[in-house]
Amino acid sequence: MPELAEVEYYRKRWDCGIGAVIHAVHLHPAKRVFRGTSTSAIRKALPGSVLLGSEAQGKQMLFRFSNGIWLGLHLGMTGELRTAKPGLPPGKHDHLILYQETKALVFSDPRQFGRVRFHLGAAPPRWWLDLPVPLTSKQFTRKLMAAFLQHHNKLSLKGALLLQEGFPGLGNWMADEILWRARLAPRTLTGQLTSAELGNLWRAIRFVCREAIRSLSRGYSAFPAGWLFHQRWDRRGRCPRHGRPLSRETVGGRTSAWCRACQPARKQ
DNA sequence: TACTCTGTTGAATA
DNA sequence: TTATTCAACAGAGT
Repeated sequence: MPELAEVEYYRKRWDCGIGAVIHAVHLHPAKRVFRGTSTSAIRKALPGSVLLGSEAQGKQMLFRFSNGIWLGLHLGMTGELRTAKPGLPPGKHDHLILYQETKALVFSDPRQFGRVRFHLGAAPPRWWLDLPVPLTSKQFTRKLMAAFLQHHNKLSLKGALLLQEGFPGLGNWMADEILWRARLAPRTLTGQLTSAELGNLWRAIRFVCREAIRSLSRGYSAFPAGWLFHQRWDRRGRCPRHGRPLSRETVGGRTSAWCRACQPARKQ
């Protein structure tokens, strides 16, 4: 379920491989996760290099290796990173495995909506440098958010929150959590928001992003009680505030869960 | 068995 | 130009 917080969670799983040499690489060139990427370049470059570190930004991850090698990873909908024993035989959906002396770094993704990118150079790849401002950074101001929403003022709020160029890292459940916390209905048009509502939305984004990352860093069980998160997967889920059954409908192309009492629809 | 649903995103279409 | 729809894919659920 890789949204911003989970991406960070998975990224750290390869931390234990930092400082060690990659001595072999496993991959299948035909797999969709390598679309647009030269697998022969990966095969040629990586063996002999050392994993130096990694970063996550939104749903994107970038792994840095010695010899000016960079690997960009996106988890799509079902991707995950893990480590395994050094002799691990590749499983059906293990698309990329980096073998080290004492462990194997594994990228797997059954549905292959994820992606692997390769870059060679002293500086990070262009696409990484051009990523939008992170939601947890100082640069993500209320003003910046309001300007983005104004640019898409015909879109539902739910649809807008899913646009990665404005809200990098948000996915379906985080968007629902944010709207519930800000007491805004998913179908509200972005152009209709009052200044106070914009403030609530901005604060909810900051809060949900920070808290999700913080609690996930301690494992999935640490997710805070009282979040919509715990209810939204269940068809009979209820609003954590007062126990009303949640509404579930497609908004902005995605299944959305919200409470009609706390998040009333706008009068037209 | 057959059909529906799913945490993403980018290409095609309106 | 921007918003919506659909396909890419695989597995789980009904």
